[in-house]
Amino acid sequence: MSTSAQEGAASPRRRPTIDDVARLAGVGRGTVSRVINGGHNVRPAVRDAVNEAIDALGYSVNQSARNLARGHTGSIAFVISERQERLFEDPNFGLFARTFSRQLRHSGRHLLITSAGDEEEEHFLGDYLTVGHVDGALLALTHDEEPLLPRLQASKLPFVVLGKPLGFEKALSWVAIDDENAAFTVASFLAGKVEGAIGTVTGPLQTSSGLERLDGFRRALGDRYRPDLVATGDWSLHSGRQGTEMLLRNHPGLRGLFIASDLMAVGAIGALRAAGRRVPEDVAVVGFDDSAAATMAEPELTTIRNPIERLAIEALRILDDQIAGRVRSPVQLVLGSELVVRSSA
Amino acid sequence: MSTSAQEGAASPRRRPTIDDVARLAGVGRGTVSRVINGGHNVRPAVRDAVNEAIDALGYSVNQSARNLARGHTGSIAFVISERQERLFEDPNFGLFARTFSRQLRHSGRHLLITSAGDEEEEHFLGDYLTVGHVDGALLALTHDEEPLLPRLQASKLPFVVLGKPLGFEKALSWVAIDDENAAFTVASFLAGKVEGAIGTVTGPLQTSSGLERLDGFRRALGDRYRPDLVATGDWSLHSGRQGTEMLLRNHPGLRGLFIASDLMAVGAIGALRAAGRRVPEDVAVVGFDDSAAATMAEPELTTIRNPIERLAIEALRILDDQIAGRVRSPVQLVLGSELVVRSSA
DNA sequence: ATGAAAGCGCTAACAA
DNA sequence: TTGTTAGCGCTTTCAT
Repeated sequence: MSTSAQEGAASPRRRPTIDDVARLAGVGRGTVSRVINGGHNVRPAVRDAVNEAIDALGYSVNQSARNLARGHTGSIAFVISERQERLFEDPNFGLFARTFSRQLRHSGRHLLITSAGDEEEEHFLGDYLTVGHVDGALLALTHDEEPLLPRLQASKLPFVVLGKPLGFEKALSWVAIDDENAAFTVASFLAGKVEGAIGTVTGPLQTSSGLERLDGFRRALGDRYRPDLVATGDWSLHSGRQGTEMLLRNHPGLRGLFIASDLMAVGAIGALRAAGRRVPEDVAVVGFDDSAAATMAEPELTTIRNPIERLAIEALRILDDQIAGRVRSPVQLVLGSELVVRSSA
Repeated sequence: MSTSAQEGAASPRRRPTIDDVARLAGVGRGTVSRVINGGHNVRPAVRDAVNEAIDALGYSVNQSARNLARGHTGSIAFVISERQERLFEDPNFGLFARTFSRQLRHSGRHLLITSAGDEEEEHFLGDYLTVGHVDGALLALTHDEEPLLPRLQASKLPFVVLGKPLGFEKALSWVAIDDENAAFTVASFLAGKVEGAIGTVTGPLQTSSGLERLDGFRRALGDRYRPDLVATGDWSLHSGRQGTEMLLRNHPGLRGLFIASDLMAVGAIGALRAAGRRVPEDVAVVGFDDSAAATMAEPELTTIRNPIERLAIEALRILDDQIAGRVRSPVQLVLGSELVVRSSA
């Protein structure tokens, strides 16, 4: 390989270029380009010669040069704007990431996962995205205050938001589940199961999901809804435990619990058990998400299953429409979820 | 399609280039370049004029062009070669990612997280990495069979492995904790606490960590070590539960348990409780990792805390040495861990 | 089917 | 301090 030094052709330890290949194969530069891009309209014999030269030189394309010439990069960013700790905690992120990767691979593109832990990082990330590193972005946002959104909106980078972006519902493209309806469904199921008081531990109330799941719960309970049986959580297992402890303190006679996420539900069950309550005999519990936690819990959780993969696929489709310029105006899509009945309620 | 001809200044809908800025500001192209790269050696007045033109045009640099001209990209990849599900499960990944991001930001560089779920994706990822998208890579590997390693080794991409790469210990640069010693420490602590039989649920035995933690356990127990009190796990909560159930079936009189990860320890405690054992009164339990699970468990886990952040920082330092060409030969680094005593043992 | 040549937008060396 | 110029390595017409 590096023997090439001596030869009249290549230079010391420089990465071989398309010209080196062309020279070695005795063809023009354009022909090499054709070969590495599918090999169409190239005589088989010539193609083989070129490929030989490529192997001999250990040539691989310079992506920067290709990007520059083509005007795009073939990479899509999956942006997780998550405050610190919880970066890798949300079970849906993994599924989103996997689905995106798989879909993109079909078209020879790559997924880049990026995250922003704080304001400064978010700004830095904005630079990255708007400067042409990627052709488009998929955004998973988790807090309301989103400096990234206006920033990206001002840039011309195509992007789609995962989840309803509060305050930007009309202006941006996004895909989301119908949180309100799903919560209504599972809470109704719970209300039909138990007679007594039913409480809830919500998600963060500054998020669209947190808010709407509470709305759905309230609608399902109707006049059985009691504001004093609402505890606010933050999706974490810990907050599920704490919220439940509080509820239990205030209302020892509690009979049912709608917990806005499975992870929090695991915490809730822990609190229930510590307080000597049996699930579901004394207190019935339902969760939300059908994440891995749902089947690891004891008893297994009755919960809501979301169409994450379909959401991912649709988001990508919308993004590609934007990238290709097929659509100019924002597109929104809401998908329904399904009830999964197990043994916790 | 350079319709740019018409207007004296800007053109229809093309992204403005450095030339547009130069023209509008009435300076040379080089001056604009200087301004956007720190503004050194440029008269303040001129700098302001250029910045004004930049704002007026909404100019931002074309990263591909810059990469091509500079010969590097300013991006580092964090490669998580994780088989499917567990992608976002390992609590350390988040901390690694955050630490890398933060460190890189100090030097104006970006972290790209990429993952490979299966063989095909791993190959595809190899393309990505070796083709000049990034200046270097940090690899978190989780299985032994690693086609990526030889592939990257053959390319000239600088990279550092997180964790000891079995079979490549001498050939590659890597950083890792001293699993054997750490396991010895915590298992010794456990052995000093309880009198009776002590068992273990290990990690996967094809991984260096799984293996060495078992070695450390064995060394700590000495002749109290019993091969029939060893269950093999796979780091998952579920496997911790299963392994413990098995151990309990075979040896109801079990008094202590060394569980090779906190997450598995949570499963183990669940199994113990289901079997009517109290922790630590009946069975003392120690974990490993000091992850979030350690303090969420009831009782809180006595465990081992690993210097993840230092590991990350050192890995990056080694990588940068390689990128800069300051070192040519592989570098290895092993860091010690510390015992954290809580209430599970 | 193939070679030649014109960019893609930027950096950096070189003059001035 | 500043403008000019020569690449960076590839894709893509445009002839042939």
